[in-house]
Amino acid sequence: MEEIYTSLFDRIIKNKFPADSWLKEDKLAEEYQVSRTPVREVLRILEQDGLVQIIPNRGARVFAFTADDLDVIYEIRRMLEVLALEYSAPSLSIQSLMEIRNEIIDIKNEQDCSKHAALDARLHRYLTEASGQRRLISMIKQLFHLLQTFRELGFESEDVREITHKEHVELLDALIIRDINSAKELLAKHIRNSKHRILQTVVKGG
Amino acid sequence: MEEIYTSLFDRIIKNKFPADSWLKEDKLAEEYQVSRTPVREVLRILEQDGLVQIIPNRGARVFAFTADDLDVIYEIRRMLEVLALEYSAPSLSIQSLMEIRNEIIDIKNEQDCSKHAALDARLHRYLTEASGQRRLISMIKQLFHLLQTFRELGFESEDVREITHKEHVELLDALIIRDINSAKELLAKHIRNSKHRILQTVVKGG
DNA sequence: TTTTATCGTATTGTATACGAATTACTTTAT
DNA sequence: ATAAAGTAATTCGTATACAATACGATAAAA
Repeated sequence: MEEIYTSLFDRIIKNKFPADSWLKEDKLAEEYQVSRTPVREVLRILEQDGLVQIIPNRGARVFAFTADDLDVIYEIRRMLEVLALEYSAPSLSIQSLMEIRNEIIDIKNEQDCSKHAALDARLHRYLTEASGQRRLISMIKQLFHLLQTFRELGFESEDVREITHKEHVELLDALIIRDINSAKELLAKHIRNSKHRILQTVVKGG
Repeated sequence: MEEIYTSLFDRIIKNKFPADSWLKEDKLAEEYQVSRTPVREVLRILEQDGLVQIIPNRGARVFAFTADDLDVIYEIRRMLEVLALEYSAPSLSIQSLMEIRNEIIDIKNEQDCSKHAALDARLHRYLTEASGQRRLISMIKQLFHLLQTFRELGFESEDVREITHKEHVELLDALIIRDINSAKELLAKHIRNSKHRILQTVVKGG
């Protein structure tokens, strides 16, 4: 089931289905060699991801990702992460921050872009989860999940890796000296810049 | 199925289940006189609402609403609605704004608090939906849905109705003269005030 | 020609049955 | 008495069958 979900998620995000096409439970069940039951469940989850729209007694229509959607989701992510930082700031440990900072400096010249993406994810996850706000955390996680493909795409560019590196270090430095207001602004700028970079990549690439 | 969802949603929101208790599919199916199939679907949706936590092969644990959750959700709602206003501001029609403004003034002394809640919902819905951003709209809708019970509770107080009325009119006036920055600030304040009023009510009420 | 009614087909919604996973209990050996 | 292992009971996950619903085609009436 997890496999079906991952597969369909990927196919929709990458626009492998014609826009507004219908996903038939029967057809998918046959394709994945399972019964309709797990397919139905996956479709319900995809609906919550905003990737399909389920119309009762009609079925699931794919709800393709537009550049506009990407823009909004990044804006939402920016706001929510800044909010999370507000909650988490008091409990961030200098030690953890320094640890991440060192690792970021260590991989500066690493070519494998998945390592960069992973470390980026780890930093954002730490800042978010330290807030201790379950509902905020799960919302941000979901946005992150939606953006994952695009984020990985971004890290393929050397320039992007370099700028991101600089922004991360600045952010961590502000946090380490407990300058929360600067940190919030730096985080907001970082995410907004990421959005612009991604949008450029996407427009260029497809 | 809709009925089962509404019922369970209500029961969880209103803390009718012991904290951390397990919802058994069998038991619920019997209780609602249906098979496990629709119950399962409802549980998955409730999970996305953040009202239960589904652990594979274990079941669904109720995930009670805390005051902390209420606080965070209101903060998120505030940010998202302000973001929506940013998008919608250019396309808000003076006519619609005036229409809502008149209705708000009309029901100023109405005692039926459901009328106030409905009009409040209509104003927020208009400002949100005019943004034209599907994903933003659906997220805000879901938050609104989660908060509905508490919002209705708030309108039972005459004082709350009066302050809300004042805040609504101020907000609409700013929008009508196209002072978007003031409007954004007024909207943010309005939602933040609502949060405080609700939290007081909830703490007072139990 | 346009509209309406009806039937057939395609597709989803629900019930039921069975298999798999997990938990709780009991037995047994140390 | 305690810990380990095995077994029974509970509960979820999936498959399958049937019922309900929506849509389109065809035919009849205006």
